[in-house]
Amino acid sequence: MGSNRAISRQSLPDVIADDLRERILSGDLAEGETIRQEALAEEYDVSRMPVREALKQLDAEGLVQLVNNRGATVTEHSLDEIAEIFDLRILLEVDLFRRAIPAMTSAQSDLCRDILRQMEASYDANDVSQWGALNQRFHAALYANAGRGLTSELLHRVALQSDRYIRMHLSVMKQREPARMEHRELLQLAQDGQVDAACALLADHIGRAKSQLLALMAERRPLQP
Amino acid sequence: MGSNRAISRQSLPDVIADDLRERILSGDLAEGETIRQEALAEEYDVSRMPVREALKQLDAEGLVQLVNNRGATVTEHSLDEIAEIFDLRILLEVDLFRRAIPAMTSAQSDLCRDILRQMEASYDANDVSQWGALNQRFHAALYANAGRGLTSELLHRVALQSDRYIRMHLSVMKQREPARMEHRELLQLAQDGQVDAACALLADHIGRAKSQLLALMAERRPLQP
DNA sequence: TATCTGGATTTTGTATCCAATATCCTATAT
DNA sequence: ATATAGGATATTGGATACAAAATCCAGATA
Repeated sequence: MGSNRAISRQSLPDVIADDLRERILSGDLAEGETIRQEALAEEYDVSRMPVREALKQLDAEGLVQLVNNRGATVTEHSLDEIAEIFDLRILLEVDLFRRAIPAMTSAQSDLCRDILRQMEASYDANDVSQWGALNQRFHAALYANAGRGLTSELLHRVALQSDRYIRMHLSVMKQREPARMEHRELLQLAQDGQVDAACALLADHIGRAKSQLLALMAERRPLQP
Repeated sequence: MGSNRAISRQSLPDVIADDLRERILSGDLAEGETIRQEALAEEYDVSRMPVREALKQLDAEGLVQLVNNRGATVTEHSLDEIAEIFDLRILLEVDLFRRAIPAMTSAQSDLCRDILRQMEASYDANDVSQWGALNQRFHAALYANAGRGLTSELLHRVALQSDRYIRMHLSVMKQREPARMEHRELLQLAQDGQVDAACALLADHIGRAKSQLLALMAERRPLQP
């Protein structure tokens, strides 16, 4: 794993969980797919034990479903549940945003702008996995000043799920120009302290992504699973 | 555990996690206390393995904190974080309530009323552990028709944390008459389809519990940990 | 032919063992 | 006397081995 100057490197289950998470979010492991502990253990060249702990972790995050003596499957959501995920994002993000705006510093908004630049670059390059991470960082930066650790953590989990479905369809969602404009506008409104307008735009912004995505998925799977 | 007619009984880690959860919520395991795997394994007369998985589970639920080679400690929250927990409850519960009210049936409200009766009984008997479970059931029943599984699950976790602190001080919170009235009133407003009034009352209701609790805790630990 | 039954195989769950890391205590040097 | 270094002890992390459960498949029976 190269130079490990870090005093305490992360544990094996964490490394495995991180990798599996990425594989699920990227679609490498498809919805509903069953996961065999033994196979993963062999693949990572470890025993089944750390794999089990990693799966338990992902189960708690809602990315896999762990059934008693039957192993793990990649979680799959109905269209209704996907809609719910986005509604949850609106609920949590608007609350965070509303609290963060009054405390916003110029250093903060500079950071946001910088991340935004990278996001657009990765977007243009169709680098989907990069985009996911940057998107998370953008939001984290936007809400950092809210001083709401628990809410942020909750949002992080919810956003993980939504990212998964966004990334599945990101290459098809070609109407990205309006989204780009909205990002900039969000930042500007926040910087100007226009709380209500900023929050309304944020809700619209997420709501739009939701309906776009749902429309795409509805035509892909016409019958609800 | 008595007759186990259920086709598949829950796994050992689940049983242990359930018991540990109850011990944490009841205060039997205090905030900040370190948990020794070996000791627990001996106590439950199992190997350390299922204990580890149980701890991982509770870590995901936010009840214990798992540090790399240093084991587990019971999570402790600052007063700010406890306030945040209640704010999250307001956010999530009001959203659920608003969606549930229009779909409410009379069978539903009968069930709520019944649970409420039991809650008051356990309250009068100072049976705190009973009260916790019943409180959860009351809320679950109240929001059942919202048809929002993911939101409910999220709320469940948040409510677990708030219950923990409520139960710690339930015996001291003697002003229970207004709370009792509010519960009844909530149900009535919901039954009458008065969405806005019901939601406003719910927010007030939770907000009141929050400030009562925070006042109690503030005098117990004057300096923020 | 369809369905049920009973073992063979696969897969998961738990225990035991060994290794790695952290904590604590003692001895030593300044 | 205090601070630091080194080792003894305790505790967690991971691998192997064994037990229990579920799945699969063949054969028997209706």
